[in-house]
Amino acid sequence: MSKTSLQPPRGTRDFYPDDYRQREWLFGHFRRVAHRFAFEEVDAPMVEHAELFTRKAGEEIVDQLYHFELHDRHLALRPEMTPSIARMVIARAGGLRMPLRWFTITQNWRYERMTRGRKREHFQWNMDIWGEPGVAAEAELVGALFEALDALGLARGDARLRVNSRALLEESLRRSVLRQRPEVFEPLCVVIDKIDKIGAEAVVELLVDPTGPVRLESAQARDVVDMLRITSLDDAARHLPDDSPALADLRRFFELLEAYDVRDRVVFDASVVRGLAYYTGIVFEAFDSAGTLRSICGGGRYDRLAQTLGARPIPAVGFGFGDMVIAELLSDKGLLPDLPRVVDDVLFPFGEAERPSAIRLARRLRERDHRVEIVLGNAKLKRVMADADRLGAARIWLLGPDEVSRGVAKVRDLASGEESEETL
RNA sequence: GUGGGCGUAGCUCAGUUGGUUAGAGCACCGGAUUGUGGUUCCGGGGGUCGGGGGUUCAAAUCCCCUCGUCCACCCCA
Repeated sequence: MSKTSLQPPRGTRDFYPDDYRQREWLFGHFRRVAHRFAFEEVDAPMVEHAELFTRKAGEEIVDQLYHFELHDRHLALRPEMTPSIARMVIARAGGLRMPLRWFTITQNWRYERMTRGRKREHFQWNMDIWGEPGVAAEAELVGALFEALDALGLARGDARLRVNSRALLEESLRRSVLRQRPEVFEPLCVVIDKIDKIGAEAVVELLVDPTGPVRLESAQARDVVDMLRITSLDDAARHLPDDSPALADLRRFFELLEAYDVRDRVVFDASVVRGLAYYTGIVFEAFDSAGTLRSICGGGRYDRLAQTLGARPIPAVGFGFGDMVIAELLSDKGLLPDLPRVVDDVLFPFGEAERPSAIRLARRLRERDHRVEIVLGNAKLKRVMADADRLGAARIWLLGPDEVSRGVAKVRDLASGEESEETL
Protein backbone atom coordinates (compact mmCIF):
# COMPACT_ATOMS: atom_id res chain seq x y z
CA MET A 1 0.00 0.00 0.00
CA SER A 2 1.37 3.41 -0.91
CA LYS A 3 1.87 6.01 1.74
CA THR A 4 -0.75 8.73 1.92
CA SER A 5 0.63 12.04 0.75
CA LEU A 6 1.03 14.47 3.61
CA GLN A 7 0.96 17.44 1.29
CA PRO A 8 -2.25 19.34 0.67
CA PRO A 9 -3.44 19.29 -2.95
CA ARG A 10 -1.61 21.62 -5.27
CA GLY A 11 -2.62 25.23 -4.91
CA THR A 12 -4.20 24.80 -1.47
CA ARG A 13 -2.90 25.82 1.92
CA ASP A 14 -2.74 24.50 5.44
CA PHE A 15 -3.14 27.04 8.18
CA TYR A 16 -1.01 26.18 11.21
CA PRO A 17 -1.61 28.25 14.35
CA ASP A 18 0.81 31.01 13.35
CA ASP A 19 -0.75 31.23 9.88
CA TYR A 20 -4.24 31.09 11.26
CA ARG A 21 -3.62 33.96 13.67
CA GLN A 22 -2.39 36.05 10.77
CA ARG A 23 -5.42 35.12 8.72
CA GLU A 24 -7.77 36.05 11.55
CA TRP A 25 -5.93 39.33 12.01
CA LEU A 26 -6.65 40.16 8.37
CA PHE A 27 -10.26 38.99 8.52
CA GLY A 28 -10.71 40.92 11.74
CA HIS A 29 -9.87 44.14 9.93
CA PHE A 30 -12.24 43.26 7.08
CA ARG A 31 -14.99 42.52 9.56
CA ARG A 32 -14.47 45.65 11.65
CA VAL A 33 -14.57 47.90 8.61
CA ALA A 34 -17.69 46.14 7.32
CA HIS A 35 -19.37 46.63 10.67
CA ARG A 36 -18.40 50.28 10.76
CA PHE A 37 -20.26 50.65 7.48
CA ALA A 38 -23.25 48.78 8.93
CA PHE A 39 -22.90 45.78 6.63
CA GLU A 40 -24.37 42.47 7.77
CA GLU A 41 -22.40 39.25 7.39
CA VAL A 42 -23.94 36.38 5.44
CA ASP A 43 -22.74 33.07 4.04
CA ALA A 44 -23.85 30.49 1.50
CA PRO A 45 -22.78 26.95 0.63
CA MET A 46 -19.35 26.43 -0.83
CA VAL A 47 -20.96 24.01 -3.30
CA GLU A 48 -23.58 25.38 -5.69
CA HIS A 49 -25.40 24.19 -8.77
CA ALA A 50 -22.83 24.61 -11.51
CA GLU A 51 -25.28 26.46 -13.73
CA LEU A 52 -25.19 29.37 -11.29
CA PHE A 53 -21.69 30.08 -12.57
CA THR A 54 -21.68 28.91 -16.19
CA ARG A 55 -22.27 32.15 -18.04
CA LYS A 56 -21.60 32.16 -21.76
CA ALA A 57 -19.59 35.33 -22.36
CA GLY A 58 -16.22 33.60 -22.67
CA GLU A 59 -14.99 34.41 -19.18
CA GLU A 60 -11.95 32.52 -18.00
CA ILE A 61 -13.55 31.98 -14.63
CA VAL A 62 -16.10 29.59 -16.12
CA ASP A 63 -13.37 27.34 -17.54
CA GLN A 64 -11.72 27.22 -14.13
CA LEU A 65 -14.64 25.75 -12.23
CA TYR A 66 -14.02 22.95 -9.80
CA HIS A 67 -17.07 20.94 -10.79
CA PHE A 68 -18.38 17.39 -10.66
CA GLU A 69 -21.49 15.32 -11.18
CA LEU A 70 -23.08 13.45 -8.36
CA HIS A 71 -26.40 11.61 -8.63
CA ASP A 72 -27.15 13.43 -11.89
CA ARG A 73 -26.58 16.81 -10.33
CA HIS A 74 -23.91 19.07 -11.75
CA LEU A 75 -22.27 20.84 -8.83
CA ALA A 76 -19.39 23.29 -8.51
CA LEU A 77 -17.26 24.84 -5.79
CA ARG A 78 -17.90 28.57 -5.82
CA PRO A 79 -15.27 30.48 -7.81
CA GLU A 80 -16.62 33.79 -6.54
CA MET A 81 -19.29 34.92 -4.14
CA THR A 82 -21.44 37.29 -6.19
CA PRO A 83 -23.72 34.70 -7.83
CA SER A 84 -24.50 33.11 -4.47
CA ILE A 85 -25.30 36.50 -2.97
CA ALA A 86 -27.51 37.22 -5.98
CA ARG A 87 -29.29 33.91 -5.50
CA MET A 88 -29.94 34.69 -1.83
CA VAL A 89 -31.17 38.20 -2.53
CA ILE A 90 -33.45 37.09 -5.36
CA ALA A 91 -34.94 34.27 -3.31
CA ARG A 92 -36.17 36.72 -0.68
CA ALA A 93 -36.34 39.88 -2.73
CA GLY A 94 -39.94 40.49 -1.79
CA GLY A 95 -39.22 40.64 1.92
CA LEU A 96 -35.85 42.37 2.05
CA ARG A 97 -35.56 46.00 2.93
CA MET A 98 -33.54 47.68 0.19
CA PRO A 99 -30.97 48.90 -0.15
CA LEU A 100 -29.31 46.10 1.75
CA ARG A 101 -25.65 45.92 2.67
CA TRP A 102 -24.18 42.46 3.01
CA PHE A 103 -20.64 41.24 3.35
CA THR A 104 -18.99 37.82 3.24
CA ILE A 105 -15.57 36.37 4.00
CA THR A 106 -15.42 33.10 2.13
CA GLN A 107 -13.10 30.59 0.57
CA ASN A 108 -13.41 30.47 -3.20
CA TRP A 109 -12.04 27.94 -5.69
CA ARG A 110 -10.63 28.28 -9.17
CA TYR A 111 -8.73 25.57 -10.97
CA GLU A 112 -6.00 27.69 -12.50
CA ARG A 113 -2.29 28.03 -12.84
CA MET A 114 -0.58 29.35 -9.76
CA THR A 115 1.61 32.40 -9.60
CA ARG A 116 2.53 34.89 -6.93
CA GLY A 117 -0.64 36.04 -5.23
CA ARG A 118 -2.77 33.37 -6.79
CA LYS A 119 -3.54 29.86 -5.68
CA ARG A 120 -6.40 27.52 -6.40
CA GLU A 121 -8.23 28.49 -3.29
CA HIS A 122 -8.26 31.84 -1.66
CA PHE A 123 -10.34 33.77 0.77
CA GLN A 124 -12.21 36.79 -0.35
CA TRP A 125 -13.89 39.61 1.47
CA ASN A 126 -17.00 40.70 -0.45
CA MET A 127 -19.01 43.85 0.17
CA ASP A 128 -22.25 44.27 -1.75
CA ILE A 129 -25.06 46.78 -1.83
CA TRP A 130 -28.31 45.67 -3.44
CA GLY A 131 -31.28 47.83 -4.41
CA GLU A 132 -29.53 51.18 -4.83
CA PRO A 133 -29.13 52.45 -8.41
CA GLY A 134 -27.23 55.65 -7.57
CA VAL A 135 -23.48 56.14 -7.32
CA ALA A 136 -23.74 56.87 -3.61
CA ALA A 137 -23.49 53.08 -3.30
CA GLU A 138 -20.26 52.87 -5.30
CA ALA A 139 -18.77 55.72 -3.29
CA GLU A 140 -19.70 54.05 -0.01
CA LEU A 141 -17.95 50.85 -1.10
CA VAL A 142 -14.84 52.68 -2.22
CA GLY A 143 -14.81 54.53 1.07
CA ALA A 144 -14.93 51.20 2.88
CA LEU A 145 -12.14 49.62 0.91
CA PHE A 146 -9.80 52.52 1.53
CA GLU A 147 -10.64 52.36 5.21
CA ALA A 148 -9.61 48.73 5.15
CA LEU A 149 -6.31 49.53 3.41
CA ASP A 150 -5.65 52.21 6.02
CA ALA A 151 -6.59 49.94 8.90
CA LEU A 152 -4.14 47.32 7.66
CA GLY A 153 -1.37 49.86 8.00
CA LEU A 154 -0.70 50.80 4.37
CA ALA A 155 0.45 54.34 3.76
CA ARG A 156 -1.80 56.63 1.80
CA GLY A 157 0.27 56.35 -1.35
CA ASP A 158 0.80 52.59 -1.23
CA ALA A 159 -2.32 51.69 -3.21
CA ARG A 160 -4.45 53.38 -5.84
CA LEU A 161 -7.81 52.77 -7.37
CA ARG A 162 -8.41 52.80 -11.10
CA VAL A 163 -11.95 53.56 -12.14
CA ASN A 164 -13.90 53.33 -15.35
CA SER A 165 -17.52 52.91 -16.35
CA ARG A 166 -18.78 50.24 -18.66
CA ALA A 167 -21.86 52.37 -19.12
CA LEU A 168 -19.65 55.02 -20.65
CA LEU A 169 -18.38 52.55 -23.19
CA GLU A 170 -21.79 51.11 -23.79
CA GLU A 171 -23.34 54.53 -24.39
CA SER A 172 -20.80 55.54 -26.96
CA LEU A 173 -21.03 52.19 -28.72
CA ARG A 174 -24.79 52.09 -28.68
CA ARG A 175 -24.99 54.58 -31.51
CA SER A 176 -22.71 52.52 -33.70
CA VAL A 177 -21.54 49.00 -33.00
CA LEU A 178 -24.20 47.97 -30.54
CA ARG A 179 -27.23 49.40 -32.36
CA GLN A 180 -28.05 46.17 -34.17
CA ARG A 181 -26.44 43.72 -31.75
CA PRO A 182 -26.59 44.87 -28.12
CA GLU A 183 -25.90 41.32 -26.95
CA VAL A 184 -22.23 41.54 -27.94
CA PHE A 185 -21.47 44.04 -25.19
CA GLU A 186 -20.60 41.43 -22.56
CA PRO A 187 -18.20 39.40 -24.71
CA LEU A 188 -16.75 42.67 -25.96
CA CYS A 189 -15.90 43.67 -22.41
CA VAL A 190 -14.35 40.29 -21.71
CA VAL A 191 -12.12 40.73 -24.76
CA ILE A 192 -10.99 44.27 -24.04
CA ASP A 193 -10.18 43.36 -20.44
CA LYS A 194 -7.19 41.56 -21.93
CA ILE A 195 -5.63 44.67 -23.45
CA ASP A 196 -3.01 45.13 -20.75
CA LYS A 197 -1.86 41.57 -21.18
CA ILE A 198 -2.04 40.87 -24.91
CA GLY A 199 -1.79 44.38 -26.37
CA ALA A 200 -4.02 46.56 -28.51
CA GLU A 201 -3.33 44.75 -31.79
CA ALA A 202 -4.30 41.38 -30.40
CA VAL A 203 -7.49 42.85 -28.97
CA VAL A 204 -8.42 44.30 -32.36
CA GLU A 205 -7.85 40.90 -33.89
CA LEU A 206 -10.14 39.25 -31.38
CA LEU A 207 -12.81 41.91 -31.90
CA VAL A 208 -12.88 41.45 -35.69
CA ASP A 209 -12.43 37.67 -35.62
CA PRO A 210 -15.24 36.39 -37.86
CA THR A 211 -15.47 33.21 -35.81
CA GLY A 212 -15.47 35.07 -32.46
CA PRO A 213 -18.44 36.32 -30.47
CA VAL A 214 -18.05 40.05 -31.25
CA ARG A 215 -17.27 40.27 -35.01
CA LEU A 216 -16.76 44.02 -35.39
CA GLU A 217 -15.52 45.70 -38.52
CA SER A 218 -11.92 46.72 -38.45
CA ALA A 219 -12.56 50.46 -38.13
CA GLN A 220 -15.05 49.90 -35.32
CA ALA A 221 -12.59 47.74 -33.42
CA ARG A 222 -9.95 50.44 -33.68
CA ASP A 223 -12.39 53.03 -32.38
CA VAL A 224 -13.09 50.83 -29.38
CA VAL A 225 -9.41 50.32 -28.65
CA ASP A 226 -8.73 54.04 -29.03
CA MET A 227 -11.36 54.83 -26.46
CA LEU A 228 -9.60 52.62 -23.95
CA ARG A 229 -6.56 54.85 -23.98
CA ILE A 230 -8.45 57.77 -22.50
CA THR A 231 -7.22 58.70 -19.05
CA SER A 232 -9.28 61.76 -18.25
CA LEU A 233 -12.95 62.28 -17.83
CA ASP A 234 -12.89 65.38 -20.00
CA ASP A 235 -11.41 63.45 -22.90
CA ALA A 236 -14.05 60.80 -22.43
CA ALA A 237 -16.71 63.49 -22.53
CA ARG A 238 -15.78 64.35 -26.11
CA HIS A 239 -17.03 60.95 -27.26
CA LEU A 240 -20.35 61.44 -25.55
CA PRO A 241 -23.39 63.71 -25.70
CA ASP A 242 -23.57 66.46 -23.07
CA ASP A 243 -26.50 64.80 -21.36
CA SER A 244 -24.77 61.42 -21.00
CA PRO A 245 -26.06 59.78 -17.81
CA ALA A 246 -22.93 57.60 -17.51
CA LEU A 247 -20.71 60.66 -17.58
CA ALA A 248 -22.86 62.46 -15.02
CA ASP A 249 -22.68 59.40 -12.77
CA LEU A 250 -18.91 59.26 -12.95
CA ARG A 251 -18.57 62.97 -12.22
CA ARG A 252 -20.88 62.68 -9.25
CA PHE A 253 -19.00 59.61 -8.06
CA PHE A 254 -15.70 61.50 -8.06
CA GLU A 255 -17.34 64.39 -6.19
CA LEU A 256 -18.52 62.07 -3.47
CA LEU A 257 -15.05 60.57 -3.15
CA GLU A 258 -13.80 63.98 -2.08
CA ALA A 259 -16.10 63.83 0.91
CA TYR A 260 -14.66 60.40 1.74
CA ASP A 261 -11.25 62.08 1.48
CA VAL A 262 -9.98 59.54 -1.05
CA ARG A 263 -10.31 61.46 -4.30
CA ASP A 264 -6.53 61.81 -4.61
CA ARG A 265 -6.10 58.05 -4.47
CA VAL A 266 -8.41 57.36 -7.40
CA VAL A 267 -7.71 57.77 -11.09
CA PHE A 268 -9.91 57.48 -14.15
CA ASP A 269 -8.65 54.85 -16.58
CA ALA A 270 -10.75 53.82 -19.56
CA SER A 271 -8.89 50.54 -19.98
CA VAL A 272 -10.29 49.10 -16.76
CA VAL A 273 -13.27 46.97 -17.70
CA ARG A 274 -12.85 43.87 -15.49
CA GLY A 275 -12.94 40.30 -16.73
CA LEU A 276 -16.37 39.37 -15.46
CA ALA A 277 -19.27 39.66 -17.88
CA TYR A 278 -21.93 40.89 -15.49
CA TYR A 279 -20.62 44.39 -14.78
CA THR A 280 -22.74 47.16 -16.27
CA GLY A 281 -21.65 50.49 -14.79
CA ILE A 282 -18.77 51.84 -12.79
CA VAL A 283 -15.94 49.33 -12.40
CA PHE A 284 -12.81 49.70 -10.34
CA GLU A 285 -9.74 47.90 -9.15
CA ALA A 286 -7.11 48.71 -6.56
CA PHE A 287 -3.46 48.01 -7.19
CA ASP A 288 -0.21 48.62 -5.38
CA SER A 289 1.51 51.82 -6.45
CA ALA A 290 4.76 50.04 -7.29
CA GLY A 291 2.80 47.96 -9.76
CA THR A 292 4.56 44.73 -8.90
CA LEU A 293 1.53 42.74 -7.81
CA ARG A 294 -1.82 41.78 -9.24
CA SER A 295 -4.82 43.86 -8.36
CA ILE A 296 -5.58 43.93 -4.65
CA CYS A 297 -9.32 44.06 -5.07
CA GLY A 298 -11.89 44.94 -7.67
CA GLY A 299 -15.54 45.39 -8.22
CA GLY A 300 -18.25 47.41 -9.81
CA ARG A 301 -21.91 47.75 -10.62
CA TYR A 302 -23.80 44.77 -11.98
CA ASP A 303 -27.39 45.88 -12.43
CA ARG A 304 -28.40 43.10 -14.81
CA LEU A 305 -27.19 40.06 -12.90
CA ALA A 306 -30.57 39.45 -11.26
CA GLN A 307 -32.24 39.44 -14.68
CA THR A 308 -29.62 37.09 -16.03
CA LEU A 309 -30.61 34.67 -13.29
CA GLY A 310 -34.24 34.96 -14.30
CA ALA A 311 -35.44 37.45 -11.70
CA ARG A 312 -36.77 40.98 -11.89
CA PRO A 313 -34.03 43.58 -12.19
CA ILE A 314 -32.37 44.69 -8.97
CA PRO A 315 -29.51 47.18 -9.11
CA ALA A 316 -26.39 46.01 -7.30
CA VAL A 317 -22.79 46.95 -6.74
CA GLY A 318 -19.98 45.22 -4.89
CA PHE A 319 -16.32 44.37 -4.64
CA GLY A 320 -14.18 41.36 -3.87
CA PHE A 321 -10.95 41.68 -1.90
CA GLY A 322 -8.71 38.60 -1.84
CA ASP A 323 -6.46 37.55 1.01
CA MET A 324 -3.39 36.64 -1.03
CA VAL A 325 -2.30 39.79 -2.84
CA ILE A 326 -2.85 42.00 0.18
CA ALA A 327 -0.81 39.57 2.28
CA GLU A 328 2.04 39.77 -0.26
CA LEU A 329 1.89 43.55 -0.22
CA LEU A 330 1.77 43.80 3.57
CA SER A 331 4.59 41.31 3.85
CA ASP A 332 6.74 43.27 1.36
CA LYS A 333 6.21 46.37 3.46
CA GLY A 334 6.87 44.61 6.74
CA LEU A 335 3.32 45.19 7.90
CA LEU A 336 2.29 41.59 8.50
CA PRO A 337 2.41 41.11 12.26
CA ASP A 338 3.91 38.10 13.98
CA LEU A 339 1.17 37.39 16.43
CA PRO A 340 1.94 35.46 19.60
CA ARG A 341 -0.30 32.91 21.18
CA VAL A 342 -2.34 34.36 24.01
CA VAL A 343 -2.86 32.44 27.25
CA ASP A 344 -3.92 34.17 30.44
CA ASP A 345 -3.55 31.48 33.08
CA VAL A 346 -1.67 28.22 33.39
CA LEU A 347 -2.93 25.98 36.21
CA PHE A 348 -0.57 23.37 37.59
CA PRO A 349 -1.91 20.71 39.93
CA PHE A 350 1.15 19.04 41.43
CA GLY A 351 -0.52 15.66 41.51
CA GLU A 352 -3.77 13.92 40.70
CA ALA A 353 -5.08 14.69 44.21
CA GLU A 354 -4.97 18.42 43.42
CA ARG A 355 -6.48 18.11 39.93
CA PRO A 356 -10.16 18.49 40.92
CA SER A 357 -9.31 21.76 42.67
CA ALA A 358 -7.51 22.96 39.56
CA ILE A 359 -10.50 22.06 37.39
CA ARG A 360 -12.89 23.99 39.63
CA LEU A 361 -10.56 27.00 39.59
CA ALA A 362 -10.29 26.80 35.79
CA ARG A 363 -14.06 26.86 35.50
CA ARG A 364 -14.23 30.06 37.52
CA LEU A 365 -11.54 31.77 35.47
CA ARG A 366 -13.05 30.62 32.18
CA GLU A 367 -16.40 32.06 33.24
CA ARG A 368 -14.60 35.38 33.38
CA ASP A 369 -13.38 34.76 29.82
CA HIS A 370 -9.80 34.00 30.76
CA ARG A 371 -7.86 31.72 28.45
CA VAL A 372 -6.89 28.94 30.79
CA GLU A 373 -4.62 25.96 30.25
CA ILE A 374 -4.57 23.19 32.83
CA VAL A 375 -1.41 21.11 32.82
CA LEU A 376 -2.83 17.75 31.83
CA GLY A 377 -0.13 15.22 32.62
CA ASN A 378 2.53 14.71 35.21
CA ALA A 379 5.26 17.28 34.90
CA LYS A 380 7.99 18.81 36.91
CA LEU A 381 7.40 22.28 38.21
CA LYS A 382 10.51 23.60 36.57
CA ARG A 383 9.34 22.32 33.22
CA VAL A 384 5.87 23.74 33.68
CA MET A 385 7.30 27.14 34.56
CA ALA A 386 9.50 27.19 31.47
CA ASP A 387 6.56 26.15 29.28
CA ALA A 388 4.28 28.80 30.75
CA ASP A 389 6.98 31.33 30.10
CA ARG A 390 7.38 30.34 26.50
CA LEU A 391 3.64 30.34 25.98
CA GLY A 392 3.58 33.94 27.04
CA ALA A 393 1.11 33.18 29.82
CA ALA A 394 0.37 36.05 32.16
CA ARG A 395 0.06 33.99 35.34
CA ILE A 396 0.76 30.54 36.65
CA TRP A 397 -1.30 29.02 39.46
CA LEU A 398 0.47 26.47 41.62
CA LEU A 399 -1.75 23.97 43.37
CA GLY A 400 0.45 21.83 45.59
CA PRO A 401 -0.70 19.55 48.40
CA ASP A 402 0.23 22.21 50.92
CA GLU A 403 -1.82 24.98 49.27
CA VAL A 404 -4.84 22.84 48.45
CA SER A 405 -5.02 21.53 52.02
CA ARG A 406 -5.21 25.17 53.15
CA GLY A 407 -7.81 25.99 50.49
CA VAL A 408 -5.55 28.33 48.54
CA ALA A 409 -3.42 28.45 45.42
CA LYS A 410 -0.18 30.28 44.83
CA VAL A 411 -0.39 32.72 41.91
CA ARG A 412 2.74 33.92 40.24
CA ASP A 413 2.74 36.87 37.86
CA LEU A 414 5.18 35.73 35.22
CA ALA A 415 6.18 39.20 34.10
CA SER A 416 6.94 40.67 37.53
CA GLY A 417 7.70 37.47 39.40
CA GLU A 418 5.41 38.55 42.22
CA GLU A 419 3.64 35.79 44.09
CA SER A 420 0.48 35.89 46.14
CA GLU A 421 -2.06 33.46 47.51
CA GLU A 422 -5.65 33.29 46.36
CA THR A 423 -8.49 31.45 48.03
CA LEU A 424 -9.76 28.52 46.02
C1' G B 1 1.59 25.30 -21.50
C1' U B 2 7.25 26.96 -22.08
C1' G B 3 12.01 27.97 -19.69
C1' G B 4 14.91 28.07 -15.31
C1' G B 5 16.06 27.39 -9.86
C1' C B 6 15.23 24.34 -5.77
C1' G B 7 13.78 19.57 -2.99
C1' U B 8 19.12 16.53 2.59
C1' A B 9 16.25 16.04 10.46
C1' G B 10 10.07 19.46 12.54
C1' C B 11 12.48 24.44 10.43
C1' U B 12 16.78 27.07 7.90
C1' C B 13 20.58 25.01 5.43
C1' A B 14 26.02 22.67 4.75
C1' G B 15 27.79 18.32 2.34
C1' U B 16 34.86 19.60 -1.46
C1' U B 17 36.43 16.30 -8.56
C1' G B 18 31.11 10.11 -6.73
C1' G B 19 34.48 7.06 -1.58
C1' U B 20 33.49 4.22 5.58
C1' U B 21 28.14 4.17 10.16
C1' A B 22 25.09 11.82 6.25
C1' G B 23 26.29 17.01 9.37
C1' A B 24 25.36 22.12 11.83
C1' G B 25 22.19 25.80 14.04
C1' C B 26 17.40 26.31 15.85
C1' A B 27 13.33 23.26 17.56
C1' C B 28 12.05 18.75 20.32
C1' C B 29 13.03 15.16 24.59
C1' G B 30 15.96 14.10 29.07
C1' G B 31 19.57 15.50 32.91
C1' A B 32 22.57 19.27 36.11
C1' U B 33 19.48 15.58 43.75
C1' U B 34 14.47 18.78 47.67
C1' G B 35 8.31 22.93 45.12
C1' U B 36 9.76 28.16 40.94
C1' G B 37 11.35 30.92 34.63
C1' G B 38 13.27 32.68 27.97
C1' U B 39 20.33 31.99 30.20
C1' U B 40 24.32 28.22 30.68
C1' C B 41 26.34 23.21 30.63
C1' C B 42 25.79 17.88 29.47
C1' G B 43 23.23 14.08 26.99
C1' G B 44 19.39 11.99 23.61
C1' G B 45 15.76 10.85 19.78
C1' G B 46 14.86 11.91 14.86
C1' G B 47 16.71 11.42 7.88
C1' U B 48 15.15 4.68 2.69
C1' C B 49 19.10 12.72 1.08
C1' G B 50 10.97 14.10 -2.47
C1' G B 51 9.68 9.21 -5.28
C1' G B 52 11.05 5.53 -9.17
C1' G B 53 14.58 3.66 -12.58
C1' G B 54 19.62 3.62 -14.59
C1' U B 55 25.31 4.10 -14.79
C1' U B 56 29.24 2.47 -11.24
C1' C B 57 33.16 -1.76 -7.18
C1' A B 58 30.76 2.58 -4.83
C1' A B 59 25.45 7.73 -5.77
C1' A B 60 22.84 12.95 -1.45
C1' U B 61 26.54 13.79 -5.54
C1' C B 62 26.20 11.59 -12.57
C1' C B 63 21.89 10.32 -16.26
C1' C B 64 16.48 9.52 -17.31
C1' C B 65 11.42 9.70 -15.66
C1' U B 66 8.05 11.50 -12.07
C1' C B 67 5.94 14.47 -8.06
C1' G B 68 6.22 18.92 -5.24
C1' U B 69 7.72 24.01 -4.85
C1' C B 70 9.53 28.90 -6.33
C1' C B 71 10.57 32.53 -10.29
C1' A B 72 9.90 34.35 -15.25
C1' C B 73 6.98 34.01 -19.63
C1' C B 74 2.00 32.79 -20.98
C1' C B 75 -2.89 33.37 -19.11
C1' C B 76 -6.38 35.45 -15.74
C1' A B 77 -9.54 37.54 -10.82
